[in-house]
Amino acid sequence: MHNLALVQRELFHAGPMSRADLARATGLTRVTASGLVGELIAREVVVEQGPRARSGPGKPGVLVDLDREGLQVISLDLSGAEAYRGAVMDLTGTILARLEEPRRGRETSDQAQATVLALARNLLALADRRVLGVGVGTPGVVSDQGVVLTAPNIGWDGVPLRDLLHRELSVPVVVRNDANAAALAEQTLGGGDPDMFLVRVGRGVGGALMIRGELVVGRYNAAGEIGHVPVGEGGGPECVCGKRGCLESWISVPRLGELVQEAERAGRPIEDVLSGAGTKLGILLAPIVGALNLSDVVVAGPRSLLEGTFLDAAQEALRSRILGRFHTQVRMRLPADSDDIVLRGGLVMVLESELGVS
Amino acid sequence: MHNLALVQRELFHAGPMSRADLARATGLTRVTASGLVGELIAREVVVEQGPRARSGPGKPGVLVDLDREGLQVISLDLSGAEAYRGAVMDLTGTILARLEEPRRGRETSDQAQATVLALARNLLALADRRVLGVGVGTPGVVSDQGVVLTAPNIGWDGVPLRDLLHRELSVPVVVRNDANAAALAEQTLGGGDPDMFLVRVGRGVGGALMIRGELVVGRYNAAGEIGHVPVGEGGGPECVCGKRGCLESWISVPRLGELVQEAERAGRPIEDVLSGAGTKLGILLAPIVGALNLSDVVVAGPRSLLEGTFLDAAQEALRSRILGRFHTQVRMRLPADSDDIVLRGGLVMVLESELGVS
DNA sequence: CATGTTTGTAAGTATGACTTACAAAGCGGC
DNA sequence: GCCGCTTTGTAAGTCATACTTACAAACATG
Repeated sequence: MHNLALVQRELFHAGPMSRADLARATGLTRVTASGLVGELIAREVVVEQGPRARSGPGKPGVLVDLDREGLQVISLDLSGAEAYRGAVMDLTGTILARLEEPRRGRETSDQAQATVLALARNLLALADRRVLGVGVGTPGVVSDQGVVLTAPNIGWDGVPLRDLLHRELSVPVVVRNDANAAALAEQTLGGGDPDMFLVRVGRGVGGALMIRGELVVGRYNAAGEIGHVPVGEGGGPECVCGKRGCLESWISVPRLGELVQEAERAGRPIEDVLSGAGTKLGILLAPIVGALNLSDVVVAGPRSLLEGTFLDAAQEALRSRILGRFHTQVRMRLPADSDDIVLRGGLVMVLESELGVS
Repeated sequence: MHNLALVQRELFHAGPMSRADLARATGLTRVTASGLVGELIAREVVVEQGPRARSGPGKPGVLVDLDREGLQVISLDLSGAEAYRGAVMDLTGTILARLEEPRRGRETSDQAQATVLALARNLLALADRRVLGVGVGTPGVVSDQGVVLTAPNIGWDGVPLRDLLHRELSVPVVVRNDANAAALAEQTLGGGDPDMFLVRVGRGVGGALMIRGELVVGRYNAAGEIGHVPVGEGGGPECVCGKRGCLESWISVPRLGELVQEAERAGRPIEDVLSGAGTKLGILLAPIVGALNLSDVVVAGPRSLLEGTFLDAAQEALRSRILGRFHTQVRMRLPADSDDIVLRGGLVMVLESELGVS
């Protein structure tokens, strides 16, 4: 069981190879690897791709690989302000179909659940291959049982979303916080460092932390929630949460929009605004990056706002606070591929839970 | 192999029990548990303690337990300013013998190594039972291979301490940073939360982080090193590292001593000083505790300085910055047992590496 | 075309845990 | 005091998984 996952993981990351290659890569014997591949072929997860182009001496091997185009995954991103979005994807990450369900203002919790369920159902109907599972990235705090403990934006409070969808759809379902989904996507598909912090800048500000390739969930499933931690010693604009100077009150997209508009009206350079906001992010991140000795910080959000001035200022503020006697280096960057990062995270979630790929 | 460690872990934490109890506690069958116990008895790690006082119906079981007093561990604490300290301990954590080697001012790296080796040798000679291994807590940054990458206080730079001691002493050796050792002690012997941050306030300020019961080491083995992260937006006293307002420049023991003396001379209340310093710590910890969603923060250091005002102020500053929409609670506290916390950490390190106990 | 290399699988072995079965040792009710 | 019931610890056999050994098939090279 454990070694089946090992083989799947190796295939996922290294691509098509022969059974003998697989044995060398995993450290198993050729016999064992061959047996495991047989089992996976029987499960219709792995397929043979014909003989390898002959290269050296010896019998050419038969390439095997995950059935990347013969298996599909449904992915949902519930973090959008205007709509719930979803897609049918194959294991390559290619989006084969998209659907959206607009969010009606002032939906009840039950209405939102029904809308999400309908979206998932419609996507499932669009899938034309075997569906491995459904991966959902939602705003809010999610338990490891897939219960949305609290999601103010959607009006959810203790909604057992995973069990609900699983009961209605009869396929495996994984539910996680949207920032966690994004971090998984960046880690597994984007080649992030095994130790990584990802900041998601949107209507709100959230984050996700990966250590040694695994998500950190925290004591109350709220790890990564840095939006409402005040920057520095205090002071600053009042935040919706009642405190002053929370990170979110400095760098959320709506807030940055306001500040940019103000600057434009007053004829001041926009760079000053973006640079100031980036600095706030760097200040807040410094203790985290220092305490965890991180080397990779990803900032996911609107590229037009974040790329350049904002990110440079954040990185400068962070580095100047971290640099010290330890040969520590840290880079701040945008995601390798920021399009549909939460949807791709949903794919990774299913791969992780169904195939043990991570 | 894996289940042997499982049995040892269960015995360590739950104490003497019968083979049948062990089976129920571990989820293994009685047959398997019995076989594993037999193996451990053959290895002279576990001993029978005679029949249990008859309680209910049925044949009374025979109690088995780790041979807590028949196995010993050597522990070294190299973090002292005036001396290297060491002890012979049994598995209960009882200190059976102590030794110290004074630090001569301006030792060379080689001299320090020789002193530490001699200390370990002398302790080993004092042990009168089988020695499981040597656990060393040292200041500085330590690789997972037991190489002290950099320890300015001792003048070490890339010293392969583990291999050195292992070669000379012929017993298993584990080397870790002193704060990490303290965190392991608190976690395993003091009943800390599986997610925990420990701050060590001494001549310098260090820290250690445990997530899901495991130490976080970070990308460059420097996780926990928060002493030289500036508090807040900057400003404050100049630090030895060249930056301004580093945590260490606010709350190190020497610095607190200075501040207290100043206050006494000026006739100001000492509480103000301690409260201000505690607040700095709370401010720095807020992003860390928020991002990791921690619920347990331990502050290890001189009780007379930290207990009361300092800790209360730190906790107040931390809580006021963290509190939010998530049902998150966090407590700051002193260690359950602050005496010899690094030495007890050395014991845990050996237990972890030799018996898989954690 | 003989030789050496590499692949994939068949057959047997070793390990570790599981299920089933049973003797030994206690308690309680009669 | 004895019979039935419960619990403990172990013996014997089964099952799953990976390993070692051995071999036929397919290819490159001289």
